[in-house]
Amino acid sequence: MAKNGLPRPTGRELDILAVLWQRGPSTVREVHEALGGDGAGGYTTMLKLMQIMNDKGLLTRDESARSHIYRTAAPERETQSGLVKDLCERAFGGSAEKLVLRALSSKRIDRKELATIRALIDEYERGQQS
Amino acid sequence: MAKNGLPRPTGRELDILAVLWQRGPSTVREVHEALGGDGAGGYTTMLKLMQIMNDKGLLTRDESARSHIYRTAAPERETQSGLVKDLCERAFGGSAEKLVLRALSSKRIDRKELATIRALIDEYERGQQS
DNA sequence: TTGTTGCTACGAAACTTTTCGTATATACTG
DNA sequence: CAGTATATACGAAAAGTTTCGTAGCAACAA
Repeated sequence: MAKNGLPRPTGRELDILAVLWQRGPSTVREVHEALGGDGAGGYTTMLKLMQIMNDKGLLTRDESARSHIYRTAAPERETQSGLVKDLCERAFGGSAEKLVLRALSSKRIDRKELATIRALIDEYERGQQS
Repeated sequence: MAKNGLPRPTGRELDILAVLWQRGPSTVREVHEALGGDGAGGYTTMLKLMQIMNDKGLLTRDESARSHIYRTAAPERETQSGLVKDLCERAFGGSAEKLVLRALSSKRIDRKELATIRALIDEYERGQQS
């Protein structure tokens, strides 16, 4: 099981990843707009950040057009799992249970979501009859 | 509902908070040892960090003895909730459901933990009949 | 007293992350 | 073609985080 050598995204980098997850492959300008234009930093700031992410391997880009098109290098799921695992280790002593507990109580969750989560747990219980 | 003005702890600061959560009020030396002695940075590094956290309001300290005794300024639960909420906003578009889903699948969770989580959900469903 | 140990305080170096200014190139408009 | 708008690239400043060296002070043993 080859673990993924990609570094964890920094704060600003995560903002950019979030935009790409939502919009799909995008240009720097599109990401910049999506983050609120100049309110969230100048255009060249965004450009630089995305270039750095490209260097780090967090993003890839298609340079065939004049405006390069960036996309995430790793699937959303994978990056999110990494982040959750990190937080779990560092702030919850490795206990996913405690983390879930906090997640459930830190935000109002509607019935539909609860049902989804419950279904997931059912699936999990069936999935690992240890 | 006065929101807590405390800043989010940085990476290293979180390490220290984790020790204090586990050990309770401690001296710098105790925290230093708990983090693996010099393996995790020199003693004065730890001291400086905890002084900064004290300045920021993340920790308070009792200076009556020669070795100051530090304790967390906010309850563990509160800080953890803040961190989870942050991650939820930034990496999951605000959906706690998705976060929980990732937490459940990113780590193996045993039956007992699942039962606890399920019980929590039951409680939640009762708790907010909206 | 004198030396040793262990503590805090403080300043600054070392690193990381974020931000921006400027140079340069390419397309488009008139 | 000249002028404008929009790209990328790049260097470096600015800001934030982490690390360490050194100084000074208090406790204590010889």
